[in-house]
Amino acid sequence: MPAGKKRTDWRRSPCPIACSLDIFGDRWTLLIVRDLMLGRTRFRDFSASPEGIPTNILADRLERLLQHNVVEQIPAADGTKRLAYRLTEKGNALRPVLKAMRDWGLAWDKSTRVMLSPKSV
Amino acid sequence: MPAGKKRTDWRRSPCPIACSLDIFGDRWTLLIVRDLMLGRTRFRDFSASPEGIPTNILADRLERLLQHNVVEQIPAADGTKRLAYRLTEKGNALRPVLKAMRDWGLAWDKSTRVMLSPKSV
DNA sequence: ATTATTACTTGTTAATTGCAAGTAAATTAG
DNA sequence: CTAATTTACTTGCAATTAACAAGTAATAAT
Repeated sequence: MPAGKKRTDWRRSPCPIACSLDIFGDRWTLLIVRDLMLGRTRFRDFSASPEGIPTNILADRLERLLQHNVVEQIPAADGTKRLAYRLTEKGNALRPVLKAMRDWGLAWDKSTRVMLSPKSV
Repeated sequence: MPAGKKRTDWRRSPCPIACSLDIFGDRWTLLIVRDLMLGRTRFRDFSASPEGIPTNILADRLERLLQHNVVEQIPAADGTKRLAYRLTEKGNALRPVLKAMRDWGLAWDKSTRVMLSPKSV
């Protein structure tokens, strides 16, 4: 199977948690969503995040998020012909998930800290 | 590196979300946590869940959850010498994360449905 | 026109996953 | 008590996925 073309037409169970995990159950996807919530919009922005996501994984995850209508492409804000990404309504609805995870991390891992900008996750 | 002994002494960033994902950022771990929240306590219970987690993955994830103090072992309730698992306070604190994920799944994937028991996630 | 940046893709190696089978200890059946 | 069964894993292995490095085509800047 070609890279980034993982099948999404099959589910392990009707459980909403299991189905959610089939979309973003990995170590990278929600970091991209986090970045989008922080106002980052472009490939290079996600690539520049401190966790250092490999570019092939980033491309793969963006494709998956597009296919699941969690993100969409828009013209870049700088007037160039390049594209940017933004969260759809479905993607924005992940905010409580990210918030709960952030709260849990902050509460139970004292070495973590928020390093967040305006739109606060 | 031996199975189940993934290094946990290093973090990608101080972000609480990234650190949370280093613990449960995969397709299976939160399903075990879900099962624990539903009152399931033993290896065979997790193994019997509809998603069908492979036993080697299950053993690996339980070990990881133990090391991160998300779950702990207790004597089995049936009086035998076998062990069971239960969530620690830290593990129980994941309830809002699971709830947010369940709500999101239910809201945006119409083919999902809750199939939950008493303690409702 | 030349150089640099962007947004990826490709190749290669390392690690992880999933399936099947195996195992040792504990429990149950006879 | 002995034998069969169940439990809670472990092991082997093929297949998938991840990580790192390098490459590339299309803009964009100088």
